Amino acid sequence: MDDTRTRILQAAGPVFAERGFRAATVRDICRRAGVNLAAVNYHFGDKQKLYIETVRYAHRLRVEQVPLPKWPDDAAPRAKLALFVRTMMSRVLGADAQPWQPRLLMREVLQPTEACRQMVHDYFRPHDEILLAILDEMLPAETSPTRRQQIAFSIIGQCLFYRFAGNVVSLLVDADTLAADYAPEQLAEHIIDFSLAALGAHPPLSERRPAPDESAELARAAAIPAGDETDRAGEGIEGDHFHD
Amino acid sequence: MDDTRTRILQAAGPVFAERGFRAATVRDICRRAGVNLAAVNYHFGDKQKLYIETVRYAHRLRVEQVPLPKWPDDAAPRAKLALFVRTMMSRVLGADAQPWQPRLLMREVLQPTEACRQMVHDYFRPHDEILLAILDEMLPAETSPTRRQQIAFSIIGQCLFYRFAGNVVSLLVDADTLAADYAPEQLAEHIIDFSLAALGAHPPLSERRPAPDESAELARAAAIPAGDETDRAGEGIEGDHFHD
DNA sequence: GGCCGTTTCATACGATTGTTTGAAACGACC
DNA sequence: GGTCGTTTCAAACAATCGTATGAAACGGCC
Repeated sequence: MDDTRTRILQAAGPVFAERGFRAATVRDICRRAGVNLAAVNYHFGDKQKLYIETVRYAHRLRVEQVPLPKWPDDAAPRAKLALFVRTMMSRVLGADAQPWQPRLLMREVLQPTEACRQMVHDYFRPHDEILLAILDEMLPAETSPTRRQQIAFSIIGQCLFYRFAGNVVSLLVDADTLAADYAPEQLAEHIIDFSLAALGAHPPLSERRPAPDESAELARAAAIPAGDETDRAGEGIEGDHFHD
Repeated sequence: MDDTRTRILQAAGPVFAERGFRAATVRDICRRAGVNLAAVNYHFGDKQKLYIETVRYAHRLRVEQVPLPKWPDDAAPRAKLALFVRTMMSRVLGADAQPWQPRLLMREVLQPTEACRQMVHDYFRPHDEILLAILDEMLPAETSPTRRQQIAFSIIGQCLFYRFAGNVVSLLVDADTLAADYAPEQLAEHIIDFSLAALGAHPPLSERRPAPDESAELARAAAIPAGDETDRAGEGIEGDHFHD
């Protein structure tokens, strides 16, 4: 519905994501939303509360758009891990998202405000524990909790890299390669392969022969339900994701 | 003669790093530097030129303080990779640095400024190529350039994660563990271990017996000279910033 | 129509911002 | 001591910000 409140939220998202809290102005937000200047204070109290609500709004949209798929409990751990990484990459870089949504959330990760603590509690911690549970199935019982957690961070870090440093990536990789080989799904497959190799579930990268591509096989075996494993190789990253 | 000029630069670093360009105020910078308000405009022209100079200053200090160590050409690739990762972690999180330096540079990575893309080119590309050269020695000849580059990004991504998402890490990990197991050097050893396992130079993590810690042995063999095992494990969230 | 709670509007206020200004202080040289 | 270019200083400027205010418009309900 084009309620004034949601119109403001939708207009505030890109502004906060692009300029940050301080540099964003309520005048700009209200102008884009087509509402009066005083509407922000009327509906949200003040600018800070609007910001918090906007972060929540972005987060809610993001999780709704790319839910973590349910997998059978007896699925192979490597398949669960693959699904986890694909979902994460889709959330972080996915082409189906308005680019301001992950941008705003990343801004929160980099400089947490009160809105972030709740996100950590409601969102990051449960997902972290899902990942840790998957790793539990793949690691020896002697593996210390710290080590498990750092392995989880190694996997998550690979994913977030392309969001955080995406601008640098697009400067280091030539445009053609970027368009051909850096679609979110392709990056996900690489991260899955790299991580499973570290875990011993894939052969190490130093022993690969060019022929068999296990990750592709795995992708077919446990693809995300909706047809998103389509051939979008040519689409790449252009436009929103790696540019300001 | 440049006394006030460098005093301003040193004061501007933390302010820009903490609050970002827009939210930082020249009044705050001048107050911390103990100079008159008009000094910024006199010595730098305007706020934006001061920011650019501050980024350059931070980058110069950072590279001087933690140079990439020279290794013998015939060193084992795994040892070179370990040195590379340790240097990177030291630059990114190192205790010997003023924390504002990497923070400011990370801010640039996230949102490159017009005049600072050159820094990205002069700084990141050479280091990326050093890493690629190391990987060349460890990977089969058939490995495609794209694959090599993405492997490099997987390694770099693990390092940068703790800088970008450090605040969330400190919310996910309890304080005691953070202090005990998350020093930059320890994180570096984990990343080295994880990456070498993926590359096949270490046994996979799923086959570890608790006893022998190869990475520690490797650390002793080629450690970074200065022993900086100081106490800054993880800076928490210092209050809710609603600056930028 | 008359009433009332809710929402929108134009406008104004106080605070803070980057930048400017003109005078004062300084230092070297004659 | 006097002069000149350089640097510092307190004060002010114009612009912009978040927020507050009181009136106008709206929409049910009697």
